[in-house]
Amino acid sequence: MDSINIKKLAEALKLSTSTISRAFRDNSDISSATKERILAKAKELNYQPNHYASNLREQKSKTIAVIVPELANNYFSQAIHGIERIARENGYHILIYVTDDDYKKEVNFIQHLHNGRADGIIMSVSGEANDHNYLNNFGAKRLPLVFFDRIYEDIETPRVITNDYNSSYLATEHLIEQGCNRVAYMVVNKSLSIGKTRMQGYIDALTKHEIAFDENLIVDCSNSYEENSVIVKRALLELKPDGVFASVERLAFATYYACYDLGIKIPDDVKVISFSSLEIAPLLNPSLTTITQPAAEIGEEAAKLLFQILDNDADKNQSNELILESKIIARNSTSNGVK
Amino acid sequence: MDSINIKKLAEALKLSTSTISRAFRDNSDISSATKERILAKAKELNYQPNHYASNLREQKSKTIAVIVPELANNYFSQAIHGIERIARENGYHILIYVTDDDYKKEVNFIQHLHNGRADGIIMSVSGEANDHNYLNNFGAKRLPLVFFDRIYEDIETPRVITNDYNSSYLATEHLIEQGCNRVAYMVVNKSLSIGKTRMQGYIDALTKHEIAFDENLIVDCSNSYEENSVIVKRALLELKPDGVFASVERLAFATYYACYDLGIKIPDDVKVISFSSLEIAPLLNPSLTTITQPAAEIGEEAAKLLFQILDNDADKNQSNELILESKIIARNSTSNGVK
DNA sequence: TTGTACGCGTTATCAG
DNA sequence: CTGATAACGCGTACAA
Repeated sequence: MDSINIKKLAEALKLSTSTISRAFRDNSDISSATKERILAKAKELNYQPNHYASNLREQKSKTIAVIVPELANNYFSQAIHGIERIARENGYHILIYVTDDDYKKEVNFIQHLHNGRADGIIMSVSGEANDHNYLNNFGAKRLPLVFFDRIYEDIETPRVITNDYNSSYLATEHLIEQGCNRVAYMVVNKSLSIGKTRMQGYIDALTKHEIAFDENLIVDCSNSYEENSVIVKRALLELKPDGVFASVERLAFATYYACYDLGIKIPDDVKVISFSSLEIAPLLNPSLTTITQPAAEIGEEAAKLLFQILDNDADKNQSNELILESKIIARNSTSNGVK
Repeated sequence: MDSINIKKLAEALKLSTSTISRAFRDNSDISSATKERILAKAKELNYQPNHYASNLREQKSKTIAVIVPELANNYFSQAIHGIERIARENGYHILIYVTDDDYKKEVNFIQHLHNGRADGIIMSVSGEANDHNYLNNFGAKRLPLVFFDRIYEDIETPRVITNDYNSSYLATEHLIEQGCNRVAYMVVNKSLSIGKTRMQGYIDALTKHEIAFDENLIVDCSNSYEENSVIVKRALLELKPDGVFASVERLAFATYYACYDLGIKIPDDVKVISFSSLEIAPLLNPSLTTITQPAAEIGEEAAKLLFQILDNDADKNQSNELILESKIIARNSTSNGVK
């Protein structure tokens, strides 16, 4: 092998490996003369301390894992970007895992991360509501974990979420104020924390405004583009809603496509509001009224929370919760003014 | 420490560590009885072979690094998703690095990856056209590297790109056929491979159609949202183009926003075409004509190429090039029919 | 089929 | 300030 290691560098410099090592770490004392000599030679020979050896030695990887349900989604890519920024500042690397909303993958990822590969995990959980008690089976060995956005309520661990209930309430109220009284709620998994919380806000807003809650108006969608197309079209035709509240961005798009196809006019025939972090919502036809989550900030806060735990691993299992505010931005898709 | 390792597991089972080790690897012989016994106990005690120790031993990390200029961008998130899928199939993990188009970060990432952390790199290079010869300074130690989309032409390494020249040519021709003869070309860095290639297609199409190339119509944009807003508005007002060819998605959005603000009508006053992987291009106002790159596929192919090299590291430095086809999808932003 | 012993490349400890 | 040495957890010759 022609690869360079600490021993060869030591030989080349007629020094011991310990001295070399010291040159690369800040704590131990070393004369600045030798240190410079070492670093210079190291650069010349392209030496870097082997990461795996260091990690083995120090029992930490300086790596965190990020698990998300999907990637090609503005929300998650912005969140990851936020995480990445904070991680980089802290000298950490990040591993990415995509579950495609598959619970089995999630379990698999988590389990295989408990082998030293990562020091901590930031996760937005998959959309399948299975038994997630598996997270409790690691005992004391469980890695520090921070949830963001989509969480399991019964797992005690720090989390960063948005004020979903309140936003949903306001979003529904917004539709009502714009004259809707048959508001359909589009959801992917209404039993999952996020779908559930958001639905409650919807229901309570209806009640407050004395509109009877009609269970038929809860439209259960899937993660498949094709299936949603069918589901949404049928819902629009059969339920004849005058408002649509999409609990995730994708369902707003499905609604737009369906309306185009069916000749239903937004906002005249049906008004649409959606949770969405889409930066180009103003460019849609019509521009989309959104409940915008501070995606990047959520990622950053989740990362900060994780690093807090990593820094003083005393309070590993404390369940602090950070709630960030989403903002409703009214645009044409819910306007009832003159066009 | 209460953490479990191979030694403790061995003790618990009254076996030697080597036997345990064998149970987790396929090659060595071991009686299936003991193997099962070991795996069962391992599961019970939550034992997994320590990743760093294994890697140190085997000198490979089963990890690849993906370096991209940005994350909150449909193209890159789709590409990464493609890479992720292939990596997972091959049992590899992926590390993500975002350069924010900062050349210094890129160099830094690459250098620090050469310490065993990753077995290979997939990169779309940053937008700054600096000296990238640094990639040649690793000598034999250089990690297998695959470029995708944005490449350095003078670095010999496998790459996956799209037929940019041809697509640009056709895109420009499309605008001309729709009646444009003052087509502005919006570009972020015209000296970077991708901006350059795309510009050449633009120029050649003009020439072919006997339209004089006017250098003023090349609009040099930046990566900043605010700056672009100013630049694009000024360009629209001063140059009065009847067509805009955006070399990246972001500039098409900037053009849309600018047109809204200035009361310029798309496509009546100016037609717009753009390189873009935006899945909701049909939902824009007006729907955007795109040159759509097969982003996920590009990612997949890049990953496959890398794994080919990793599997038989003989031909590390061969420079095979894979060219995938982009597709022009005409929509309303370039239509000249009756609205 | 199973066990022993060594080394992968580092770093912390201790001695000088 | 520098050097020798042991240990991190694992996998593989080699021996039994």
